[in-house]
Amino acid sequence: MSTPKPTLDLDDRSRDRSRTELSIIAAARAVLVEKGFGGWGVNAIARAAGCDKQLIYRYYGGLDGLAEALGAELAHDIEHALSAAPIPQVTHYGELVAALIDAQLEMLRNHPVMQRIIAWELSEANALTRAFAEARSQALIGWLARIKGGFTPPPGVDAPAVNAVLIAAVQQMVLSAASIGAFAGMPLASPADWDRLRATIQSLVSAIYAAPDPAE
Amino acid sequence: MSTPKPTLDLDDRSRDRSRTELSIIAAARAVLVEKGFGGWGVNAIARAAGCDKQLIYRYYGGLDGLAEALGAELAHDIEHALSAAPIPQVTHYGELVAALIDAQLEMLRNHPVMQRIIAWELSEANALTRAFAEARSQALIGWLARIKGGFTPPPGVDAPAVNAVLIAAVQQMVLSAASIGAFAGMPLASPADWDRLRATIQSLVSAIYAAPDPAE
DNA sequence: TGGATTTGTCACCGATCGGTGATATTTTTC
DNA sequence: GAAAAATATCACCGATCGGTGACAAATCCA
Repeated sequence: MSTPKPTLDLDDRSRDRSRTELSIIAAARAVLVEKGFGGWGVNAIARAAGCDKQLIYRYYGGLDGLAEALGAELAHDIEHALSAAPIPQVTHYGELVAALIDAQLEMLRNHPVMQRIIAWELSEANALTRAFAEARSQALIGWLARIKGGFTPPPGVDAPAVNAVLIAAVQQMVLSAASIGAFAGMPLASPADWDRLRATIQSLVSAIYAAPDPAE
Repeated sequence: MSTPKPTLDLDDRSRDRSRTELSIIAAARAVLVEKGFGGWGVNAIARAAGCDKQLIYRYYGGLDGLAEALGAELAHDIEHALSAAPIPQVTHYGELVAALIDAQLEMLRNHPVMQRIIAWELSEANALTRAFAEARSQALIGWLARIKGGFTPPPGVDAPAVNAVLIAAVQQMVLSAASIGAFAGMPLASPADWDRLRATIQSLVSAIYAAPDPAE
């Protein structure tokens, strides 16, 4: 009768909401990296966080709210990673663009969560991916606004379009490297492979932003 | 007792295996386009094909076999679409590359199934995506081998890497256009947007493949 | 005609999913 | 101390998933 209910309180750690929230966010990142966005759900995240999925609903209002919180963190990640990148002394617009694209390449290569999110954005458009896209776009815009060193692109060149094309190439290359390890017969695994890609982008930037005819 | 079982044979069409196989393949394409690869499963495909999912297992051996069959069809699609593209008279290597990249852009823009499959490849690597990637790679290689018009790239340029970068940019742009409608602030919706992208790629190709110094 | 084969349908299984209400346990507040 | 609030866990729901065995019906073949 007086059975004291053998509730095993061995693992009973202190109850700390902020601690749990941190573990949930960390689990959200881990699940996204390891299982991809197809496996990004309340069950898997709660399992990885070691707590009940109910807490995800209580603290974040469900997957959408969790995505929003994660998106805010990622925006911070981007700013941190990009601001830590060394922007060398540049003497003209082309060198600035080359440095920026290089920073993007390195940031994306070292950020598997971002890779997963970009792949997610390319696959489906819903409330979650829109939240991510918004955070990512804002971080990029803020970073770009903070950079511009007073250089102007040479006339006759659609610089925004050129830069977008080069960034797109970088993005696609990093994503292909992560999933396939190559792109269009170009291997993307060893450091030498990445050096080759960097050199190629560098040569494209130099070619397009070089003064087409110095005597003109 | 002699109830003749009111089995409603109103919709009872003729039984034709090849017809059913065609409808299954068509449903596989439709489901992939409309629901994305996350919803690409036996239940959804059978529902779209108007038959029982058991037939998918019987005729194709499951999702893997169906993916293989679809991959073979897609390889044929690629060859057909690319061979139908007009390759204009070119006088040097750069023009050839520009024409090839343009053909790739148009092919991918008009092929939503291919867009979904590329996004799939970028998201996860499994038996299905590997079958698709194999078929796609083979079709591309065969097409490229059938093109080469005797031109050689100018020395000092890593042509395979440059071409890979440009193709990667095209691929990323088309995928972003399909899901977001823009990339890095560059809209990708109206025909004028696509003309702008084409012109940008054209200028990049011209800049990188132009003889750097004709007097040298 | 009648049996064998092919073609198609149905019912069911276990697993997992997102989501929710009820309840237990700890911490705070008075 | 006891009441109140916050934190965490559990059990359960309906829906969907991939997959399979049993069965109905049409077609083929002798």
